[in-house]
Parts: sequence; C-alpha cells; structure tokens
Amino acid sequence: MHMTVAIEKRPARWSRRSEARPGELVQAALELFVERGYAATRLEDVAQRAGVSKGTIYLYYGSKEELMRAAIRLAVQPKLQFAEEVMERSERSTRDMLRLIAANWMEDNSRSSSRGILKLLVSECRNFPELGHFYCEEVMQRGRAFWLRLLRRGIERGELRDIDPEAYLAVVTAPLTLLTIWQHSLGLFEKPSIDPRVYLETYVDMLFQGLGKPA
Amino acid sequence: MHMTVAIEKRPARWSRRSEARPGELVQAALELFVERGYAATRLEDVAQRAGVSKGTIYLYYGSKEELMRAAIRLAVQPKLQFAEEVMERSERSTRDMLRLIAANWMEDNSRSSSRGILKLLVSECRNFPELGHFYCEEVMQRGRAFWLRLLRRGIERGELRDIDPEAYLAVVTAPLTLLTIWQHSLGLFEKPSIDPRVYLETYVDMLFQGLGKPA
Amino acid sequence: MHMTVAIEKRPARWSRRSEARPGELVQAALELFVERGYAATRLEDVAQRAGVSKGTIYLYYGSKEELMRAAIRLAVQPKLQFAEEVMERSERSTRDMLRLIAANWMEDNSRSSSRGILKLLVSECRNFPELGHFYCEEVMQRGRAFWLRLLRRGIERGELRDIDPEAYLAVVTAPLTLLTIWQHSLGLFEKPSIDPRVYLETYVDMLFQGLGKPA
Amino acid sequence: MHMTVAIEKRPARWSRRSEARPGELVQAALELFVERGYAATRLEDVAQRAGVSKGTIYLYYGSKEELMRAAIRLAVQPKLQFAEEVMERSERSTRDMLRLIAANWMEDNSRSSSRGILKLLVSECRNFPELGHFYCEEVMQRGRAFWLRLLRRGIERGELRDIDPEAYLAVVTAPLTLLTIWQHSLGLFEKPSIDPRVYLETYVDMLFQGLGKPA
DNA sequence: GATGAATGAGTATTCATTCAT
DNA sequence: AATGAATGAATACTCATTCAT
Repeated sequence: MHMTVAIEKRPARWSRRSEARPGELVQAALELFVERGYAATRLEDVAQRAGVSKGTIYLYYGSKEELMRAAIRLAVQPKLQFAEEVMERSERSTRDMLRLIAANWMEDNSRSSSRGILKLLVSECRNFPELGHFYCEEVMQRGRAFWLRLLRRGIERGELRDIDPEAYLAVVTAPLTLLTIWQHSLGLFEKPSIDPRVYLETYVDMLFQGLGKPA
Repeated sequence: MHMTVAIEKRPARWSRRSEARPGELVQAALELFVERGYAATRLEDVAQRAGVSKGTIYLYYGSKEELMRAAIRLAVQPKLQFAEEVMERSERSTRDMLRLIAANWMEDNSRSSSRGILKLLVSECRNFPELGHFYCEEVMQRGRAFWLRLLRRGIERGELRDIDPEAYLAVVTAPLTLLTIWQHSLGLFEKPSIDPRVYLETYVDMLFQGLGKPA
Repeated sequence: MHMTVAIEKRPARWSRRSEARPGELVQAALELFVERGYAATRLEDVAQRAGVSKGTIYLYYGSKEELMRAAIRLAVQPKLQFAEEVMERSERSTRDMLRLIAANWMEDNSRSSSRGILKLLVSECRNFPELGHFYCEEVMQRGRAFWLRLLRRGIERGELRDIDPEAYLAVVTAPLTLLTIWQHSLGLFEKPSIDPRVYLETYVDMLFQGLGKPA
Repeated sequence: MHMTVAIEKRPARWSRRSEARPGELVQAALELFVERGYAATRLEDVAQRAGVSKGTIYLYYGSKEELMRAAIRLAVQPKLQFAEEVMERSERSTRDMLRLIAANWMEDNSRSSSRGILKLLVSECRNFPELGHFYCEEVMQRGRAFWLRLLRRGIERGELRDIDPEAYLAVVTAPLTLLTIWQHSLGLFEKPSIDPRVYLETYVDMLFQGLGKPA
C-alpha cells in the first residue's frame, strides 16, 4: 500500500524546487564538492564554474547545504535506472550480465553527471547524516535488491555455486564500489594508474573462477 | 577568610606533560579529521578532545596542516609493519596467510591508532596532493610488494591458478580496502550493518573458489 | 500592521559606492596608522572609521599590509608635485622661495591627505624595509634634487654664501622635516605647543642670517 | 617650594621596583622597542636577547607596558645629566659649547643606553600619552632650560645676535633632534647615508653664520 | 629565583549569505 | 532574473600572562 503510493510521488524531504533549470549550477557544484569536499568548496568557485554570479545560486537554492543535496540527488538518479534495464535482458548468462554491468559501471563513472558522488558521500556522510541515510536507504537498497536477484538467478540457473547471496553481496560488489571511489581520490596519484578496462575484466574473471586452483 | 578558602584548592588549570602531549593531540586530531574532514574540523575541537587549550596545539605543530600531516604519518606507521611479519611465517598455506591478513586487517582497522586514515586520505588527497603522493609511494608501494610476493608464492606453490599477479593485485585487495573506508563512512548508516567477521570469511572464500560452478 | 511599519523604512544596511570606497578606506587607514602605528591599529577600527564593515576592506585590499602600502603611496603623491611648481617661479629671490616652501609645508602637513606619513614611515620603516627604500628612493630623492637646485641657484645668484650644497642639504631641511614628524607625535604633548607660523618664520630667518653676530 | 621637594624624591608615578638588577632586560627591551615599536615587539624576543626566559621578565616587571616605561626611564637618565656639566665650563665661547654639545650628542646617540628613545617616543607617545607627557615635562623641559640659558648667555656675551631665545629654541635644536630620530629610522635606508660628523659641523656652522651672504 | 608549558583573549582573514541596484 | 558590493559570524593563529615545577 504505502509502497505504491511512495513510488508514485515522493515530494517532501528532498524538496524539488527548481530541479531542472540550473543544471549547470548543480553540475558545477557536484564537480567541486567531489574534488574538494563540502567545506573546502567556496560558493564563489561554484558560481564561477557555472558562469553565473555568486548571488544567483541563492535564486535557486536556499543555502550551500541545499545545493549539495540537489547535486547529490541529481547525480544519483541515473544510477537508479540502469539496473532495471539490465534485468530485462534476462535471457543472458550471469557472466554476460556481469560484463554488461561492469562496462556500464565504467562508462557511468566517467560520465560527468554522476562523477564521484560516492566519494563525496564517503567524505561527507558523517557531517550530513541524513545524506548517509538517504543514500543507504534509497540508492543502496535498490542496488542490493538488484544484485540479490542477479545472484539468486545465477544460482537457480546453475551458473553459480550454491552460495549465500546475502553474505556474498558486499564482497562481490566491493571491487566495483572501490573503483568508483578510487578514481576520484587516491587513484589519481597511483603511478601505474589502474586501467579500468583491465580491472573490470579481471574482476569478472576472478569473480567466476576465483584464485584457487581447482582440485 | 576568603584567602584561606582560595588557597585550599585551586583546580590546577593545567599540568606539565610535554612528552605525552604530541601523541594525544595527534590522536584527537586524527579522530576528528577522519570524522569530519580537514576543513570542517576546528582546532578548538581538537584541543578540547585532547584536553588542552587552542594555543597548546601551536606549541607542538606549526599549523593545522602540519598537525594533519603528523597525524597521518603517525597513523600510517603501524600499517607498514605488519605485512613483513606475516611473510616470515612462510610455512603456512596461502589461504591461511590470507585469513591471517584478513583478521589483522579487521583488528587493525578498529584500533585507534590507524582509525580511518584511508577514509581521510580519500577525502583530502585532492586538497593536499603531497599527501596523496606520500601515501601512494610510501605506503601503498609496500603493500603492493607484499601482495605481489604473496600471489607469486601461491602460484609457485601450486595453490593458486596461473594468474597475472600484477593485474589481479588491485581486484584482490579491493574488498579489504573498501571495508576500511566503508567502516568510517557509509557503513555507519547501513541498516543491516556489515559484520566484518562474516565479510572477511566470505572474502577469503570467494577469493579462492570464485562464484562460478566448477565445470 | 507590523508589516507596514517594517516596510516603511529599513535603514539600508549599506549602499553601493564602489568608486568612493578605496579612497575612504585608505584615508581612514592612514589616520589610524599614523596615530597608533601599524601593529596597534585594528582593521576593525579602520573599517569603522571608514563607515564600513571589516570584510569590506578585503574587497579592495588583499591584506593589512597592502592597505598600509596603498595608504602611503596615496599620501606621498601630493608631496611629489609641489616642489616643481615652486621652481617655475624662478624670478623670485631665494628667500621668498623659502618662505613659499615653508608656507606650503605647513599647509600641506595639516591637509588630511598627507597627514603624518613621515611619522608613520619613521615608526614602521624598520618593520617594512621596502617602505623605507621606497620612500628614500622615490620621495626623498626628488626632494633632495629640488633643494640642491634651490641652494645652487641661490649661490649662483649671489644670494647665498658659497657653501657646499651637498653637505648643507640635510641640515637645512632638518627643521622642516622635524616639524612634520613632531606635529604628529611629541608636539601634541608640548605645553606651550609650537606655533608653526612662528616656527617657520624663525626658520627662514635663522637660515639666512644665522645666530652669529656679524663681525 | 614644590620644586625643591620634587627634585629631592619623586617616588610614585614611575615606580622604581628593581631598577638596577635586570639591566640586560631593560637594555634588550629598549633595543627591540626602538627597532620594532611596542606592539610589534614580542616579549619572547626580548627575553631571548637578554638571555633569560620569558617568565623571568615578570619577576621584575609587572607587564610589557611597565617594561617599556622602565626602559625609557633608564635611557632618559643620561640625557638629563650632561647638560649641567657643560654649563659649568662657562668660560668657553658659545660656539665651542655648541661644538661640545654636538659632539656629545653624536656619541650619546650611538651609545647603546639611549639608543633611539626619541624615535620610540615619537612612535608610541600617542598610544601611551603619559609617556608623552613624561618626556615633554621631565626631559624636554630641562633641555629647554639648558638651551635657553645657552642662548641668553650667548646674547649677553655678545656672541649671538639679539634674537628671541624662546622663538629660536625649537628651530635651533631641530637638526639635532631630527638626527637622533633619523639615525634609527629612515636614515638606515638613505643611500649616501648621512655622516654625523659632517652633519654636526655643518650644523654649528650654519647656526652661526647662516646661509645668507653678509651684505 | 628561573623556567617554559599552558592558557585564552585578541586579531587578521575567509566566506556564506543578504540585498540595493 | 541577475549582479556583486557589503556584511559579519566563524576560525586559524599569535602572544602577553600565569603558574607548576
């Protein structure tokens, strides 16, 4: 009951005033928040990068905090959509679907819109606990659901071992999650920088075959 | 009359303990920097948590930045030591060594000394590039060397498949790395919070056997 | 009801007058720097005297130091102009020209623009050596040139003894220089305070006739 | 009546606690106050130059301000003594006495004890008005008395023109006063720096003969 | 007496926010 | 709507002063 309603329209809590217009503002804000963190980002720099004046920000967002929330909301949305699409192509093998996910992950991560929200959330969630809750409940929950379905389906189809999907979930997704964070932080300083293509191939490979020599 | 009272006990505004101070300061600083990030941490709070006054910080560290550097250097040291110790017990199987590492990882991550430096570095490395370089070159390099030896040894001993250690390195270590970051950030908001014990067991398991059903 | 009242007149916390600001700021700064010295002058007081808030200063000057430099540069300019003008009226006798200079000196010294820079420079030149060099090279050099011309011209015209102009320069100008400094410092405490008019007349008189009884 | 008493013992107002002992402290303080001014001088630097610790200063002086007062008092004393001595040798010509004074002035000015008090007073008198009053009333008054006697004596002896001593006083002494200030301030930056020997000879010369050509 | 670690009030500077234009 | 000058609360840092040793 509630769920149906909830999906139809969720208005409050993340107020939706002027969602679409200042896309450039939100975009600029996201980039800078990801790069520097919330406190170290000056609204003046956001304004400059968006090509407007400082005051203009306040025509659309009531405060710096609200701007960050809007930026995060915007960046999070694409992530919420891909999973379902993949699931439709259910005729594919689990391994192929994993490859698909990995490829999308990579592409998505380098697309500007969602660049580094995860790094931002990691950095700021303790200063803005509602953001932490929002992300865990709204975004990760859906991710969890998707991955659980994927794992269960793989087991059912006899493509995966008979593992406990709940327990494996976190470990299985960890390399993808870390890559997302890493590419916007320490990954920028690694000398032989990680090649995401190789990383993701290796990931799928390892996931399926493990490291152990089959007895 | 008044005098007598006044003389009896004054609460001793401070005491002299020059040797212990730097450690306490750095400890308090590390905790707050990890929790709030560099910019959002006020030196006054650091001082308060360390039980001293604002000015005292400057007796030991020239600036907020220097304090953070010191905190990071200090927190990083223990990390640099464990790996070698494990390597000594070379009679063990690769799987046992992995378990050992995982167990230590967990313990170490909750020990105060190194709490969340990695989260801190992820958050701040773009604002303090030299910290990024420092960590990648000093700390991660050693970690890489250790893991490469471990993988190669496993292959030589016939315990691991004939994989490319260089390529697998990042993926293999990713779940451990992520856990470290996660426990100090979004992990605090996950509703069924991750049980590190289960996580690490699953990790070792997955690493060795993979998910795929052996043909 | 309340609203009506509220709308009627709000005292307009500030108004926009970007062109006038720097001048007012520099003026206020100069007055206070001369009065109290650089270190003892609080920017808040400067702001208050200029009728703006603390932050406004930083819209025009990057730092307290830069503000002082600007103040000094501004105050120094008028000084650099008068000398040449006097020199034009070259038909006058040396004694008349001296009177003219003395009169201008007095007037100039009480005009707001140049109030007490010399006292400020005396006080601060050792803390800001470049200011010392700047003043000696830019301002005093021109002053020297002017006085040398004046003395040489006087000798040529047979109005002055055959003195060594280079040697006399410093001594001849000393009473004027001192007066400038004095009026902004100890002169304020002298009980029978110096009457600049009398002082300058006496100066010209002494300069020409000396104290000695002509043999 | 009052005067007699006043000369015998003047105890309060310039408290005399521990006048003699920490001569090095006062000496160091004087040097630094003259060089940097009151506000810009850190007690730590004073302590260091005197070879003691910061806390030691407070064993002898209750505050930074009191230290400066003590330093000024100390530096002023020698000045108060010379004049009378000169006056004793009353058989000399006015010109010779002037030369004596000038020579002493120069020497005194480079002696450490009195180095630059005048510059210090010029710089700080408006922040410490009692210092301004003290100097004007105690020190300058005596100086004035001495110079007045000298001028009157010269006139009486027929060595000087029949000038108004009161009016000439300030102008006559100005070059000496300025030299004292100058040598501790802008004089340090003048490119062909003033040679005090030449300056003082020229001074005496100018004083007696003036610049004007005798008709 | 002497020390220097510790204190905390004070100040320069930054930056989110407001508002006259 | 948009601007950017102006504001002032917030914070890093300094330094006179205190006091346990």
